Amino acid sequence: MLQQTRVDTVIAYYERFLHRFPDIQALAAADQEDVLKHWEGLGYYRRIDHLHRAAQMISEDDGVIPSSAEELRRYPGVGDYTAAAIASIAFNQREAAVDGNIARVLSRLLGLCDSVRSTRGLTLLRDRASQLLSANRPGDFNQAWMDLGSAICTPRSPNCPACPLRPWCVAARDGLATMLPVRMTDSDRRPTEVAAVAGILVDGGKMLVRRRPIGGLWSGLWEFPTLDLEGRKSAVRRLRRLIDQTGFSLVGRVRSAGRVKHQLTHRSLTFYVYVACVEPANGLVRTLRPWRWVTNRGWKRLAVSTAHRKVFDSAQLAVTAAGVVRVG
DNA sequence: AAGTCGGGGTA
DNA sequence: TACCCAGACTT
Repeated sequence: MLQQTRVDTVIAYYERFLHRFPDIQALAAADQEDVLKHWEGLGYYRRIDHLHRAAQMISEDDGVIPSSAEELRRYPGVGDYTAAAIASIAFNQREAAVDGNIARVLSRLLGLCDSVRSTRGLTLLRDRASQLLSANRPGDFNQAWMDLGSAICTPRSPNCPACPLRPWCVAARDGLATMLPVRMTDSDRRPTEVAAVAGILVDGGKMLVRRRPIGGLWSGLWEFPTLDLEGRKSAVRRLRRLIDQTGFSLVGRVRSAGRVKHQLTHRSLTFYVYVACVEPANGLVRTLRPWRWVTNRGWKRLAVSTAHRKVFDSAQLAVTAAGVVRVG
């Protein structure tokens, strides 16, 4: 959970997750969608699939979590940092765990010219961190450096006067603390604008949703049928075509239900939301599977991206008007 | 080595 | 707005 995610954000998820899945066996035996629902809103949804698979691997083995970084590293979702963090903190192994905080602290301490995201820079930092690592308390040592990074040696305005490492810090000595670490050139790329139509199709009081494939954006989450869009003009026409092509016929007219903006790291998304009542036409319904019809309450039980939560919230009134069953 | 994957906090 | 968060995986 902590990979690229702030501690404060994680805590509530962590508590709920461990209450529902108290040990490896419970997680391994759990249904994929049940597990995913407990990750909803955290982002980077591949992580939970990795964790789930790792739990199943361990459970099918002897059920014991390995204590060495080398063994831990073999599990899906466990990279160099996570393997070292688990080994040092949980099993007191001498492994330096270099996260984003420690990379920043060390790059300033050493006056590192390489980017902390480059292979060279990271290798250099890991070597240094290994040399500095405490022999007796590697876990506490790793965590102390992370805390130093998050509390004092912060990205924007480091509090150098309060820093216990100041006497040894190259960046503080040369007044470069705010200039380091050096940034990668591609980090200032603007996100691309993407427009899409989200169609909420209603039949018999239920809405049509489909599940996204494992891998890629919003891995395994449910959403309303969505179409990419260049300009807004063709939105309704494209949605009608989708309805036809999937074997439904439109009942009444397509109703606009607002516009939703959502920011991702690499994309700025705009959803134009429409609600339409449909009914099965003659022949087989060829919808983009896997799909499902859900009531209002059923929708709330699915694991859904924050973006499509917003889509639904935007369409609440129109959805109710279309006769979607409202329970609770 | 570069691209992709979320959502939110912060200055 | 821009940056970054207790990174990992694919191409």
